Amino acid sequence: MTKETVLIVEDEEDILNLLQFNFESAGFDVHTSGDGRDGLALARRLRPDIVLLDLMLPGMDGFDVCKALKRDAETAQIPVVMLTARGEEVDRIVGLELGADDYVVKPFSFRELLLRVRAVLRRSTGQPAERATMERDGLSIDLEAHKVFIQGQEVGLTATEFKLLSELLRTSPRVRTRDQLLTSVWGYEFEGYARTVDTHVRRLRQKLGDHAALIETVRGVGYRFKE
Amino acid sequence: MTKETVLIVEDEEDILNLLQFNFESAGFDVHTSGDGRDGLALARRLRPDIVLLDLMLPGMDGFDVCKALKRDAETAQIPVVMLTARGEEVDRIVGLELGADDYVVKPFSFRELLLRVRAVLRRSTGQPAERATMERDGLSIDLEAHKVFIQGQEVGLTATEFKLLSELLRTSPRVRTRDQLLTSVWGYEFEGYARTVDTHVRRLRQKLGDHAALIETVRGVGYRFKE
DNA sequence: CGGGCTGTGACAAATGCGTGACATTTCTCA
DNA sequence: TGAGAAATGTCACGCATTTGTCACAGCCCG
Repeated sequence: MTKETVLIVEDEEDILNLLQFNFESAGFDVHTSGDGRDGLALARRLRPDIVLLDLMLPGMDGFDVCKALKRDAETAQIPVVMLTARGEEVDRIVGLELGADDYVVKPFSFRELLLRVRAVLRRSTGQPAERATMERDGLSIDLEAHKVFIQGQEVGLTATEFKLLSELLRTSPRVRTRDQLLTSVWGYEFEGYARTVDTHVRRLRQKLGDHAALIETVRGVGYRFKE
Repeated sequence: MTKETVLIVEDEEDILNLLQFNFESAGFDVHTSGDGRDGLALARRLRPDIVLLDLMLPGMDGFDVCKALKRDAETAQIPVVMLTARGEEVDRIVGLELGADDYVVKPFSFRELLLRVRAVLRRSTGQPAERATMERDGLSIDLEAHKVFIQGQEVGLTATEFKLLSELLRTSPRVRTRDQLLTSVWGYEFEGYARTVDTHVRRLRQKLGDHAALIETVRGVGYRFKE
């Protein structure tokens, strides 16, 4: 999965820096501009996945930048989130007239902005709408419902067991070392005993019953899900 | 297929022009009015396929226009989509008091409006009497009337409980994390305690009585509505 | 046969969830 | 408008489950 690109057009340096830092932390590829005209040019050249646009800008205000983006068929589908200063009349302007996809009123929490940006991106990229499930040898796992079935019979797994199984199944039939599993299932921060994995594999096998052998031990290396 | 007719009643010229332009681009036959009383008369004469109605209007406000349309058997079946300012009266607008078929909160993107209009048209041309309802295991929920029934017996839910239940039902049988529920039920701005969700789930379960088990707890993950 | 690995049982600590209680906000109706 | 009721969001507590660790047993392979 490749990073998503966000273009931030905002003239207040403090805010710009803050946004840049936070979006980078959140895993975005960030480009910035402090000027309307420049921002518009940048948007046309970069074709970012989303544009954050301040309303008050030198050069050309956010209002016009947005209209310009939406008028041009090449950039019309790039979602725009407006950063506005005032609450009231802005309600009217943003969105409809401008064609912006969402807006946030200053002062806003970064958390809220991020949630909105993600929602807009999810909408614009269109959902796969496909139910994420995996199946092998009578064992099926429904990632969205968080359920596991053996021969159609539901098996109750704990959260950790579920993640471990999904991970092994996802990467099947590659071998995963204990350390790799610790990182992908438990997270980077986890600093524990590597053999904790063994315990969970054991519990998983117990619950899998007849199908316990689906999780294979690779001596001296780690575990893998049977091909 | 002949063009569908839309009547837009809105007093702000900028917005009206924009809507007119966009709906025409989208292939509609557009009529407009900037006044409530006039709009009502136009609706009676034209019998459009759908009416977009601003809430605040000179002459006669959108509330009354809508009520008048719905009271008259001749026009009662014409679907109405309300354009509202940000507010909480929304619950009353749809279904119950006004009989509007949907609403959009300003500011909205044209894209969103168009989606809703199309959805409403699809509904109204298919089964005029059809309502947006969902049903499972003796629990049925009427989204338009904002009512929930268990074995035909109405259950009184609060606004939050209703939204929570709809959300879980809508996404059933996917698991929703507390955070996801917070954003979809409480909104982006909500920055509270994630376990507030628990409390509402509890209250919901209480009211669901025998059917409490329909809302399943997925330990370590969140909640889901039973499949 | 022996040294490293892995499986196993037991257990204490940590975690997650349901619950009751309560303060605050919002709604309702006189 | 104001009093009372309802709804909402937070919190602390207690219980059951889950989780991580360890010691030891058993096994595989050289």
